[in-house]
Amino acid sequence: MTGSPRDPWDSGAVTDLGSTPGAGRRGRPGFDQETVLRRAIALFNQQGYDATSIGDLAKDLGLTKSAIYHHVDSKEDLLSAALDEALNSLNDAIQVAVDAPPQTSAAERLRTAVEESVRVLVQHQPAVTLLLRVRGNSPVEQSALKRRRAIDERVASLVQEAVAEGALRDDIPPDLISRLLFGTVNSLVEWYRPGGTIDPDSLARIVASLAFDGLRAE
Amino acid sequence: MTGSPRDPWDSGAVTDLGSTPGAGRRGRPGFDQETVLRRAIALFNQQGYDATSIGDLAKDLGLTKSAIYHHVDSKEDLLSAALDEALNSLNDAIQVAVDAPPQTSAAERLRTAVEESVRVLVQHQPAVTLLLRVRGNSPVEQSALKRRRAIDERVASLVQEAVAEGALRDDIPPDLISRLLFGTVNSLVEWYRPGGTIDPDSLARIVASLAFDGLRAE
DNA sequence: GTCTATACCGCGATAGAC
DNA sequence: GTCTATCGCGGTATAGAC
Repeated sequence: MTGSPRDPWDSGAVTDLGSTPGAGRRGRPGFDQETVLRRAIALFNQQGYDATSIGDLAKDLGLTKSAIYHHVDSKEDLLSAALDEALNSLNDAIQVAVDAPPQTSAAERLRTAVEESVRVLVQHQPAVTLLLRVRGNSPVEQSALKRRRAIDERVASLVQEAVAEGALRDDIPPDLISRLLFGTVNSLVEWYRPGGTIDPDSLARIVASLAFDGLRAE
Repeated sequence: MTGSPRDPWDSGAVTDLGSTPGAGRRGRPGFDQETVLRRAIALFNQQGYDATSIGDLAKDLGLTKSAIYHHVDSKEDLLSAALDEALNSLNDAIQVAVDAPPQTSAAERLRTAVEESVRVLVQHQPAVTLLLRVRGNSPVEQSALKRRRAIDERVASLVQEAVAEGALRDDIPPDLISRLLFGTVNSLVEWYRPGGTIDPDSLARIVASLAFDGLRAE
C-alpha cells in the first residue's frame, strides 16, 4: 500500500479527459496533468486532503516535491479540479431526470435521478468521494459546497413533486425523504470500488428498488 | 460562527460524563477535560481533524495553545477519546438487538439494531461523525477502524439471519443490503442536529420504516 | 491554571542548475 | 522535466515564570 512509484505511462484515469497524448508517443513521458490529478485524488481520499502533502504525492509518483509544480500550480488547484469533475457529473445526472419527456411522472423522474446518480457515483467515485467530504475550509471548498447545495435543492424539488403527485408516502416530510434517499445513494462512495462483482447498472437498479420498495420480502 | 470564546461554566457537553464538578462551585473554573473534549470534537467536525490545530481549539476556548496542554496530553488523545465514545455507544446499540428475547425473529432484531443505531447517532452525533470520517492515518485511527469493522460484521450477521429466515427479499446479496441499510443510517450525521423539529424516537421509527417498507405510497 | 517564549519539524511553494 | 537547496510559515509540544 505504501508508495511504490507509478509507471508514467499508466495514466490511472478512469476516463480519458483528452489532455493525455496517449499511446504511441516517443521520448520520456514524464507525467501529464491528468495522471497527477488522478493520483492526487486517490491519495486525498486515502488519507484526507489536509493530511496529504505535496511530498506524499511526489513520493507516490516517484518524483520530488518541486517537480510536481511543473505540472500543477498548487495543491488547491488539484482539489478544485476534482470537485468540478464531481459537481459537473452530478449536475448532469439530475439534468437527465429533469429533461425526461413531459408526460413522465414525478416518481419516474425521481427514480431516474436516483439511478443516474448511482451511475455517476460509481463512474466518478474518487472525485465524488472527495466532494462529499469537503468541509468549507477555503473559498474553493465553500464554492463547491454552494454548488452542492444547489444540486440538493433540485433533488428535493423532484421529491416534493412526487409526494404531491401521490406516488410517495406522505407520512414523512419530503425534505426528510430527500435526505435519507440521497444519503443512501451517497453512502456508496464509502465502499464501492470499480471492478467488483456487481456492475453499475445493476447497482443503480438495486438501490432504486430498495429505496422505493423496501427490503421486506414481498 | 467564528471563535468567540466560550463561557467556562458552560460545559457544552450533551451528557454529563461525571468529570465536571458542576454548578455551585466557587473560584475560577478553568476548563475541565470534558469541556475541552466537547469543543475539540465540534471543531474537528467543522473543519476536519487534520485541519484543526491546537491553536484553533485554544482560540475557541479563549486560551493560549500551551494552556490546552494542562488539560490534555496531546491532540491525538482528544481524537482517541471521541472515537472510543462513538464505538462504545454503537457497540451497545447492536448489543441491545442481539440481547433480545430468544423468540424474537431475526427481522425484529435487525429493526431494533437500526432503531437503536439511529438513537446513538443522534445522541452522540459529534463523536460518531468523527468516527465515520476516520481514514486510518495513525495507530489510533487504525484501531478505531478495526473496531468499526467488527461492528459492521455483527450487523451483517443480523442481516444474513433475517434473509435466511425469509423475512427480507433475497434478490439482493445480504452484504449489499447491510451496506445500504447502514449507509442510510450513517448518513444521518451529515445533517441531523439536536434541537431540530423531529425527535430522535420518531426519526428512528421513520428510518426503519423507510428501509423496510420503502417510500412508495401504500 | 494560564501565560510568554521557544525548540523542532514538516508544510507549500520558489529559485535556479542541469 | 526533474533536481537540490532554501524561504517563510504554522504545526505540536515543552520549559519555566507568575
